[in-house]
Amino acid sequence: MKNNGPIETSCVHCNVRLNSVFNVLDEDQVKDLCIHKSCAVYKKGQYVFTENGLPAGLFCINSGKIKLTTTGYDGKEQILRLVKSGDIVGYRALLSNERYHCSAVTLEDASICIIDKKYFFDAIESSPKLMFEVVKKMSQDLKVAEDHIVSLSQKNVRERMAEALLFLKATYGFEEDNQTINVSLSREEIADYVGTSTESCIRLLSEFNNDKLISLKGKKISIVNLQKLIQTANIED
Amino acid sequence: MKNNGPIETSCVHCNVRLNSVFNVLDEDQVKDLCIHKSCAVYKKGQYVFTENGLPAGLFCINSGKIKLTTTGYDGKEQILRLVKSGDIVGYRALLSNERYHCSAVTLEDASICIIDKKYFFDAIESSPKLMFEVVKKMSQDLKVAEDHIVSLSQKNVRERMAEALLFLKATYGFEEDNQTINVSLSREEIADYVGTSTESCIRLLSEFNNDKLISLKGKKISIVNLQKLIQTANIED
DNA sequence: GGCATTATATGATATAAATCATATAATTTA
DNA sequence: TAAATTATATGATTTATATCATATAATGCC
Repeated sequence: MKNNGPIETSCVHCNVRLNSVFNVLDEDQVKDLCIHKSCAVYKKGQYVFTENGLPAGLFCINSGKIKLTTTGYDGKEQILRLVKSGDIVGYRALLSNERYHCSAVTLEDASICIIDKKYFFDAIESSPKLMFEVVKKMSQDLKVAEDHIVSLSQKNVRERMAEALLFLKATYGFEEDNQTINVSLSREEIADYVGTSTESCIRLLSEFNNDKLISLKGKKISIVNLQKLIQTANIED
Repeated sequence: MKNNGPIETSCVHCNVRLNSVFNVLDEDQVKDLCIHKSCAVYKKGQYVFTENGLPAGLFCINSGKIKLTTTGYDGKEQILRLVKSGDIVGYRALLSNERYHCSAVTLEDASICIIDKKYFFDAIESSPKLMFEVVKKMSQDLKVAEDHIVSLSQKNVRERMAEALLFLKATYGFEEDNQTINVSLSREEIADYVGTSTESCIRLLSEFNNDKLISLKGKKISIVNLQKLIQTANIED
């Protein structure tokens, strides 16, 4: 797939309130914000920003799904966070005035706003409410990261795999059938999140499939036996 | 060791500016802050706060070292962060209005200030500078956590062990001899940080000792060959 | 100061999971 | 649409590391 960069579009229709952190703004503030943002449409697989880059603003996902990845040792990719529509991305480097320590890549076609850096700083300085919303977001991400550390330290691959599926479900929810996880990741990407090899990931998904915990249809994973999957995610010995 | 709780003392002498985030305050602000804080002396091994507890304020480490731990699966302890004097603790739960997701335990005798919750919120609302300092702190912790995730996902225990020693050195520095890491952790605690078994931790430290990367004297670890330790911390195949 | 407890050390064994290998299925793209 | 590439699948083998076991050293305690 060729990535020629996002297609910029005008931004009149996209409702920034979609993005949870901006819920706290009033009508006028939203109007003002809209003047200082622009929208872009990304194709699946495009980079929103890249590791070591300098932040130019805050990204708000209007639609689509994003993975935040970093290049580990030996060039191996690590998925650090998974982001859904309504979320903001790139706030960490922006707030701490650092370069990005990870890249953001679209997992599907996406519509993303970028809010001008200077304007964003003005907005959070003048609106403590907004600031607290962003802080809460970072706090949440820190908690999730530290939970992941415990999991990686103490659980085996099978448990982490079950946990990852539950995490995907919690993040992206189900499709209309109420059991298919609403995201398409390659086995390699799942492995890059779980911290295992692609082969082990494939093998475990096959096993879960055979054990009727899940069912597989291409990249689509359905949770067939949630109770047993939860059990598998915990220590079972 | 019996833990009877901290000994409260008056606070006139402790300089809150020690704590990096408060460097941005001016003379009057510091004076005001001092009215709203109190100091306490903790013995080694005491809890500053505990998992699931509700934050009553912000803790500032005047002296001493702290570990933030969480109880993982099967009751196994996970060390999430290591904190030194000058740092603040307990800000995450406080800012996001949540219960603590980890406990804070002193690694040695410590003097710790607690800043009243309400006052702290007033302070960060009225001083964007202070707010940004706290945000930078959280941002840093998030980065460290995500680096740890990559390490846990992609490195083997030997590499992580070498990395952990370098991390301890980076956090607490050397003693006067310029090679002994200035912190005393049990082998089990190191294992709980690295994400390995106590036996593997002991074995690897022994190996590093035999290979003249480090030298051991009780709980004190000296880095003898920094260059080789750095090599060991990275992928070497 | 001696006894009990806990921490450190090291060997032996078992096992989870990586790696290597090969096959088939599914996508790209020419 | 065929060829090429990439993703998924699964078997065989190796290896890192946990676990179990036992010994010694260090520390806390009455």
